[in-house]
Amino acid sequence: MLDTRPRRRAIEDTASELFRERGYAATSVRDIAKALDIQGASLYAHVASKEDVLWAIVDRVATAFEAAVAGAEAGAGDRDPVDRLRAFVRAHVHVICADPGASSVFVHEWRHLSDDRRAAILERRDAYERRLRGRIADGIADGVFAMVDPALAATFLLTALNGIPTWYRREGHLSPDQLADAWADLAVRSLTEVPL
Amino acid sequence: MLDTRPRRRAIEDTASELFRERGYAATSVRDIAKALDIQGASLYAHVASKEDVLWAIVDRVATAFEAAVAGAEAGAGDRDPVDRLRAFVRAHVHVICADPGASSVFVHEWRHLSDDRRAAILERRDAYERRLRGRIADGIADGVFAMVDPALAATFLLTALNGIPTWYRREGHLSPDQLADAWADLAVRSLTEVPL
DNA sequence: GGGCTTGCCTAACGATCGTTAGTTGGGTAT
DNA sequence: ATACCCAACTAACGATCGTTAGGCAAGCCC
Repeated sequence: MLDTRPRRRAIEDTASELFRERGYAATSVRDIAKALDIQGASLYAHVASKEDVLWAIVDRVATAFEAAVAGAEAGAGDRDPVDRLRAFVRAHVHVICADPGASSVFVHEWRHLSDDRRAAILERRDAYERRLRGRIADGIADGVFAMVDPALAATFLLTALNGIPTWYRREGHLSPDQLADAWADLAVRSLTEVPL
Repeated sequence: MLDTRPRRRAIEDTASELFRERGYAATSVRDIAKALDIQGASLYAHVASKEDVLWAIVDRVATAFEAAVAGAEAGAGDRDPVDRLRAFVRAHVHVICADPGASSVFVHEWRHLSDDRRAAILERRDAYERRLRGRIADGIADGVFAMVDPALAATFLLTALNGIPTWYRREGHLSPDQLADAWADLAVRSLTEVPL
């Protein structure tokens, strides 16, 4: 079967998988090229630099996260805080499952970006975290969530979410929907006070 | 003030911090040496190889985790499942907080170990995860935890725990005890069924 | 005081790194 | 048929990698 992806995208996908397995610094340009059955130098007909490939991956995943939760909030914005948090978590998990390799790179390899790009990504991550913090604060104000520090709880949930790409495999027996449901259940319960 | 640590341990501590910040592959032997104000080649009077330093760190942290939860289980073994899970989580968090740099290396850099060492570490991680799974299964059998898949729940908790060293800083305003309490609360609640 | 150990030094090794330059062959458009 | 472009090639660059070899000065043991 013939690969209809633009060459540039095939390079990014191959690089994602290698960056996830070995890390950005431990993956050479020649490694990426070899996986595509071409010479290392031939890559430079398609990309400006190794860091450019990293940036393309990180930027694409960041945009996917932003779009996914924006869509989730648009779809559940009028519902109660529990449903809105569930929608947030489910959207996040589905982005990860759609491309675990790229998501892993987004989570772990952004420190190898240039200063400007790293700063830009950190700012977008912060905005994302603030958004989640808002959903948690809503639930607390509403009385359905326990009195936790929203910042700490958001860190807990993001930590539990961001770790997924390090172990999730698409070939496994766990479907994206099952995983999204399970994580949403665990997330909501972790914030829900259990009465005595 | 004079550094009373054996030179070898000072090297490992410095390497831990650099490995955490930049990753193992992106940290050169000369980087480690420069942080200690000596020449790169001088390190080899104290260590056999770069990978040896990585192994020393990873092995030490693995042992610390094993010892900590063994101690926790010895201290709470006769209590109810909720207390035992709390003790497990708290012990884990305290090991991380005692040395976040080394813990981060343990979590993220083990793939750069040689084949034998990597296999050995993965086996110890598996045993650790099975232990946690047992605590969860106990609580389910006891009726205090919701009917979740123990394997999936253990993965959730370990994901939430293993992500801590990537953001926790000892200089921050969050004490190890506060963090351990918060994570134990969130962990227990995430497994506790909320009645309708 | 002679010998040993410790802790560092300088110099250099072969390998590999990211990247540039110049070229070639096959497909497409004119 | 001619001109062009695209995707790949080979060859090489300077830098940096982990590591080895050999030496030198200070402190301790007998």
